Amino acid sequence: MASKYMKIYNEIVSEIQNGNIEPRSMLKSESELMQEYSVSRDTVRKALNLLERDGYIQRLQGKGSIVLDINKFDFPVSGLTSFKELSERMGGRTRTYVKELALVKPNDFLMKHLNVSKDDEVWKVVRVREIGGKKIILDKDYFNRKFVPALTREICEDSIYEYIENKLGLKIGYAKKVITVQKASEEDIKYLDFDKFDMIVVVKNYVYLEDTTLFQYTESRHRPDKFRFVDFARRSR
Amino acid sequence: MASKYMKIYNEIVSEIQNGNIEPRSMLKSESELMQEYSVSRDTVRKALNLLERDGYIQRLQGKGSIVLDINKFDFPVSGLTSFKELSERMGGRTRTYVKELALVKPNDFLMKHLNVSKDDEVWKVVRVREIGGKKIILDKDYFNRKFVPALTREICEDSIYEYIENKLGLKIGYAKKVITVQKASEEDIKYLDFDKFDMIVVVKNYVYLEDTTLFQYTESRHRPDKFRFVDFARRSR
DNA sequence: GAGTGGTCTAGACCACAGG
DNA sequence: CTGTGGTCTAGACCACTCC
Repeated sequence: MASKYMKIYNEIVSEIQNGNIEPRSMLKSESELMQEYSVSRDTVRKALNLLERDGYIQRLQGKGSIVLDINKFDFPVSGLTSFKELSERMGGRTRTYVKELALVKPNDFLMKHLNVSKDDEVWKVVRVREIGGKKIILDKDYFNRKFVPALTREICEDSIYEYIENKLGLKIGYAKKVITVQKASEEDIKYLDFDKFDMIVVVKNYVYLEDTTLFQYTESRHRPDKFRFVDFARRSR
Repeated sequence: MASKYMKIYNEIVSEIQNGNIEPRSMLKSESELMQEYSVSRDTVRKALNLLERDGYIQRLQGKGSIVLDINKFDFPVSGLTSFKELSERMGGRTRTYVKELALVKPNDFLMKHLNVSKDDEVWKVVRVREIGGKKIILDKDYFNRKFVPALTREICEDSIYEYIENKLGLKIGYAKKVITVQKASEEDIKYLDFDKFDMIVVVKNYVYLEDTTLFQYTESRHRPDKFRFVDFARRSR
């Protein structure tokens, strides 16, 4: 988990993020990095591949690697970053209100989206996220109780992800997000500061463990004027 | 460009897409693939890494690689896929109307988003996309004339990307998308079949060449009820 | 123990950029 | 020509899963 190439990756990422490495400048060459970290070329290249995949650098044959100039608040783009990590990056001014926390029997909706049977029990968590004094996001989370035996209000107010990954030791593998725009529901209007909008941005999030079992379904409902999603894409060659 | 590992990658992708490889089944092991393609283990692993990155498989230490069960219409998710590629995947029933095609002097908006100076010239292309008989997307493209000397209506009705990559030989490196929701403009209402909506989903797309120069700025404006964006994300460990 | 994937190494040859 | 990154190889050792 702390492999050599991940150390190199992490060091370079933080150097880029805190400005020690200038955007648009040339990164050290592979051979320089080999010496600096006393590793083989392949190990350096593994780190550089990750940096390229994540949009930190662009590699140019015959030249070297350019550090890309990316708005640091847009990073990590389109990742699995949780609201807590996000709000820390935004410099606080965020609050979470737990509106609902209960074990429920799955209805058709849940059986379809969370892939559970009638006999399972499901945690339902409804939370309102406040940013800059405005209630802007309504998060509805569903977990299969098989994986998360206990949940408390305190955990939900802090970070469910942290609890799941660090305390329960579950390993998140990947997630699929689907973004759509819908008519706002009565629940949206009841819980959020809504002013004049009648539509809502819905981010459906299917989270899978490393063994590919579907583990969580979340609907994150955003006030449209405050919604912003950044994606970084590479041409796969 | 046709490296061994890309061949392996492409073959496995198409086998997954056309159903020759069952979702949720085990992929061949690395050593089997080494023999099948007569390559070294590293070459196999390069292909498998790409497959994992793109969400086709999940690799499990000590077990093997599972083929993920993904809706084939959601793929490639969050890529650089052009409207033409997309419409081919949707099975036709799409049309493109070129509403505007002109060389313009950059205004402040363009100088900011396309990173050009007052003396450059910029191609402006406005196109309406029709799907299933409804005009749903308004695409506004801007290219620096330095890179694209000539453009015709025919090219715009077909695929600008194809022209750029195949005819001009420019190499797209990466792109950054920003998705927001705004009040619909008069232009949106004029060009699109709008019914009852007053908001529009705006996808800003910044396209960069391999040498990291910003080359194109596009605003893709979608009718909210028809908008859908899928993203696949991995926990970077 | 046998088989799987994960990391790391050392060396080779190629393609490309720039003086 | 030198230095850069891109591909490919062969071999080693480790961690994990399953029987």
